[in-house]
Amino acid sequence: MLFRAGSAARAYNVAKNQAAFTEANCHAENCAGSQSDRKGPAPVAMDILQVAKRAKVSTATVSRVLNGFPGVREATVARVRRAVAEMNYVPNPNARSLRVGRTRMFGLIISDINNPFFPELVDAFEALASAEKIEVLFTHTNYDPRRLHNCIRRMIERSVDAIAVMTSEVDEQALQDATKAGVPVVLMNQRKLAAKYPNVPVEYAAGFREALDHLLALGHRDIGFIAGPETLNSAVGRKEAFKTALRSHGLHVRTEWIATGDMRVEGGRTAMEKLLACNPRPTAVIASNDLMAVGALQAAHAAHVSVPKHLSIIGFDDIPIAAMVHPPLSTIRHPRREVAARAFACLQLSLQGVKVDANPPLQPHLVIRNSTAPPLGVKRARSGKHQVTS
Amino acid sequence: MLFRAGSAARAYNVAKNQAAFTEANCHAENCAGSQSDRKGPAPVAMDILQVAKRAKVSTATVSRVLNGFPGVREATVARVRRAVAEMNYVPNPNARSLRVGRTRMFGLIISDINNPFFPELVDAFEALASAEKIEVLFTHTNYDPRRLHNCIRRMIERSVDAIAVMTSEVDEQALQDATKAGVPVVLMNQRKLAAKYPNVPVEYAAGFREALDHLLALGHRDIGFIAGPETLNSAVGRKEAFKTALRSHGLHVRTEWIATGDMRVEGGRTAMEKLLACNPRPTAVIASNDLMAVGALQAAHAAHVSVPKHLSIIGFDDIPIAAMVHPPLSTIRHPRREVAARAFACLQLSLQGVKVDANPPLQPHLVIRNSTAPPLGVKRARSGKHQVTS
DNA sequence: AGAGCAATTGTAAAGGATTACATCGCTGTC
DNA sequence: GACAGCGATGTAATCCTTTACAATTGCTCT
Repeated sequence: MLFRAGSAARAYNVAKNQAAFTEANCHAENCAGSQSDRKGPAPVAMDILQVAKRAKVSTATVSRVLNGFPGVREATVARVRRAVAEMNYVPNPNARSLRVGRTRMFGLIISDINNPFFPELVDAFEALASAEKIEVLFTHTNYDPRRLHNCIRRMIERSVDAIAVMTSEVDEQALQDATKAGVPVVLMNQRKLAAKYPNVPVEYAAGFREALDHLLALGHRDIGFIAGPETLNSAVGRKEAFKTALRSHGLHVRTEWIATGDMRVEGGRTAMEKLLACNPRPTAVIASNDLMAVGALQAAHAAHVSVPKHLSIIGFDDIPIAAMVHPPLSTIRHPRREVAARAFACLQLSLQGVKVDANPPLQPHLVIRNSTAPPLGVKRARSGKHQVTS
Repeated sequence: MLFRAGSAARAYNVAKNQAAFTEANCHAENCAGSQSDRKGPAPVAMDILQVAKRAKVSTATVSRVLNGFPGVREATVARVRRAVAEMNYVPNPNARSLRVGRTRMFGLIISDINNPFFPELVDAFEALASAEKIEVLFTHTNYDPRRLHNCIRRMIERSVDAIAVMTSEVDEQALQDATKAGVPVVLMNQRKLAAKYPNVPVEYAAGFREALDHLLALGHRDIGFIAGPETLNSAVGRKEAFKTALRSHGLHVRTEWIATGDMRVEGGRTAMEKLLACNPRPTAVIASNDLMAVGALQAAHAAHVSVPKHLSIIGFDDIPIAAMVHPPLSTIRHPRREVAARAFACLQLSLQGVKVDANPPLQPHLVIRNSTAPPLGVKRARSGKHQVTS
């Protein structure tokens, strides 16, 4: 037998990959032997043709039955069904996709799976897909908008039917690849691109309004904020929403009570240290995400400021951790399950040639736990002018 | 034009799906029109044939270049490469998989993506796959071993090349489907099935040994344990490992100091309440996972038992939350990134016809944070006989 | 009974890549 | 100068479904 170019290349790959595996205690077997083992003794491939033969019909009829086309006689359907069951035949998805041009796979791109914000979103998306017998291919950009390019390209190469880009930052360039390939896309909360691409908006302001209602009802007037970096547009959006809510409640914005963190625990801690150093101090602080709220909690604790007795803290997102820290964190819940559902629905519509232009925004809601309480004593609103503007 | 059966069926599906979408503000367009829009004005499909023509070679040569087969003249390679780039051609993965029989997709099945234990594992697995240009299809069983069946079947239907079953509970029946279909599988820490299937074991005992070393060094002798339910074999394994470690350090097992929880925060809290009610109390408690350790922390706090001053607590897993609670939790880190890497490597080997029988077990290690300290005062070992057995 | 028509079923052509095998030029040797 | 041998490339079969179109069947109606 000739040693052919093809086999040579394959052999090379095998060797390379084996070398990569160093730790396990393993041994190579006769490669050809074990391969034929895996294929089994099956002399005939398990075709639609085999099924057809068994049911004594043509492949076309089998296909029709399997795809639920009307116009096949009852009795024939039954015969085919039985043959399929007996041989437990599953159609080859590649052949099918090749012919039909659809894969029944959706891409899901998130920023970072280690960010506790995302699992619920992924979970919700996957549940919906699963119900529709759609498979989910997923990756993350690790917050790098440039990596989005790669992610999208990979998905297009796999010819997914549609892509949900659920990252906080989006590089428009990357989206064009998808458009060029004719793959529908949906974004999460990207107002700037909403005109060009379907988008699922979240109205941060609604959440902050509820949070402020709650704090004001408790008697707070001096409210600080822990913002995220200006480079993240979700963070900017949240800060603006906070300010707007503040004003619409007739309080004015004190810039010294706005500290900035990195959206992580560490950043929340240092931001809170700054706020604690203010004189006068705010009596309540809202953080633009829960991780920073947790950091804030730690800083307060370190400074022997008791939460919620001396200071109220509200987070944003309602990640699982929020309920686990001490005290359990009151927080504005980001409706990410609903976001996932909307995104999924959008994609399905896009695939049907329906154009989705204006999604009504989803509303975050306050979840009250134990990190909020009335301010100490009878605290006069020292600074807030308290004029009711709106 | 005849109204054919096929189109009728499709129309039905479209209608059904549209009805499912209720909330978004959307309007249907001329369906046929928008579909042809999506396909674009492209009169010729973007084949390998087009590339071949452009490069003035045959499709075979293009394929050879693309797959890095040796024996193509330098100049030809360049010409093909250029043509590919100019037309930015990407091969159709379905056609390729159809022909080759491999999809370069791995399945990854976990218990629950909302469980903070898993994201890192998924992340690690995905990173490795991505580096090998393998795509990951993933789903979760939601702790229901019966759902594993469905998960595996779905993956087989998608003809993934291999499946990593990273759930704590495994239904052997389900695995047989994979075996029957010739799809390699790898399990996580399933000793019982290790003989039949490749398995990545984790040696819990090593972690507990380190934890006990640490506690003993601090002066603790009275050590309690929060176990998981007997129905979970990972929980049973951890309890056994704890007992073994205790004995090998010459301490004896006091059953009243072993409480059982549900592996969640709530269960940890109630378990700890029981331990706190003991007289005498243990001076240190190890929980079989971090979530229960967090619950334990809460219970201690509620009972005004200060951690680590009055009580030391050690968790297991090292989920992100462990570092965020107060005090930051000392915990035994489950090497899940390494597990993912091992699993991935195993699958690749299996695909190459290499049989992996005995994977050396991975070792968890103690991560010391702030939930452990010496016991209060000069605490005599009231109960532990302290005979050095081993 | 036979025409006409609808309901079923069959035949065979895509769909896009990989690859066994054939072919074509060369070079080097006898 | 013929031919073996080798390197580079081309031809065409193949992977498995779906589906347009053709063919057949079965029924109704006159």
